[in-house]
Amino acid sequence: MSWTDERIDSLRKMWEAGQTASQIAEELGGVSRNAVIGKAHRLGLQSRPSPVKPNEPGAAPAPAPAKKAPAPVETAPRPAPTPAPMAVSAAPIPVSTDISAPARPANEPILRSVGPGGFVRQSPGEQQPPITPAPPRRLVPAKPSPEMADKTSLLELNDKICKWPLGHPGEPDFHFCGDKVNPGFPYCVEHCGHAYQAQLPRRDRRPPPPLPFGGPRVR
DNA sequence: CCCTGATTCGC
DNA sequence: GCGAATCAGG
Repeated sequence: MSWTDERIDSLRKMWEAGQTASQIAEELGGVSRNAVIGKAHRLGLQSRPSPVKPNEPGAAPAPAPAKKAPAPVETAPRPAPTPAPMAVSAAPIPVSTDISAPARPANEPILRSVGPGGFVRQSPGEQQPPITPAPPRRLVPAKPSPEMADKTSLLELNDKICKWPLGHPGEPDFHFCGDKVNPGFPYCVEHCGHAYQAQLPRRDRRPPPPLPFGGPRVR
C-alpha cells in the first residue's frame, strides 16, 4: 500500500480527530500502526498526548540507557500538546417513550425501596437522566454542529432504531441510520438486506471499493 | 500481558 | 519516504 493523497488525508483527519494510531491503521487497511505513526510524524502532525513523553529538560541526570543509538539529547521545543478537548455533548435528548411519567400529585410521598447493598431504588416515574455517561475513550469528540442536527449519534442508539453506521468513525458526519428497525434485528429492513447475506463475512471488514475484480463474487 | 506514541535506522 | 524494530510509560 502506498500513501495516496486520499489516504494521507484520511490519516490527517483521523489523527487530528484523536483516533489512535492502531485505529487509523485498521481503518485505512494495509498499513501497520507503526506506519501510521511514522507517516504522521513525517507529515509533521502534532503529536498528541503521548503516554511516554513528559520530558523536562531542566533535570536530566537520568542515565537513559540507550542501547542502540546514543541519541544526542535533543530538547526541541515541542509545541504545547493539544489537550484534545473532549466535547461532552450536553444533549437534551428527548427520550420520547410511552413511559411518560405521569405527573405525580405533589403531596404523594415518593416510594423508594432499598436494594441489597444499600442502594436506593428509584421509583418508576422518578428516573432522572441528567447524567450523561462518559463516552468511551477513543470516541471522536462530539461536534455539536448544525450539520449533526438530524444525524443519529452513538448516544441516541436504542433497540428500536437502525444501528447501521453511515460514514466512518472519526469523520465529522459519522452517524447511524436511525430508521425504525426490522423487528428482532439491529437494523432497519433495508440495512438488514446488507447485513445478512447468504454467508456472513469472514474476517474481513471492507471488501467493496478496492476490488476491481478478483475478489469473492460481489453482486 | 495489553495498550499507547516516539524514535531509530536499514532499506 | 517508508515502516519494522525497538523503546518506554500507562
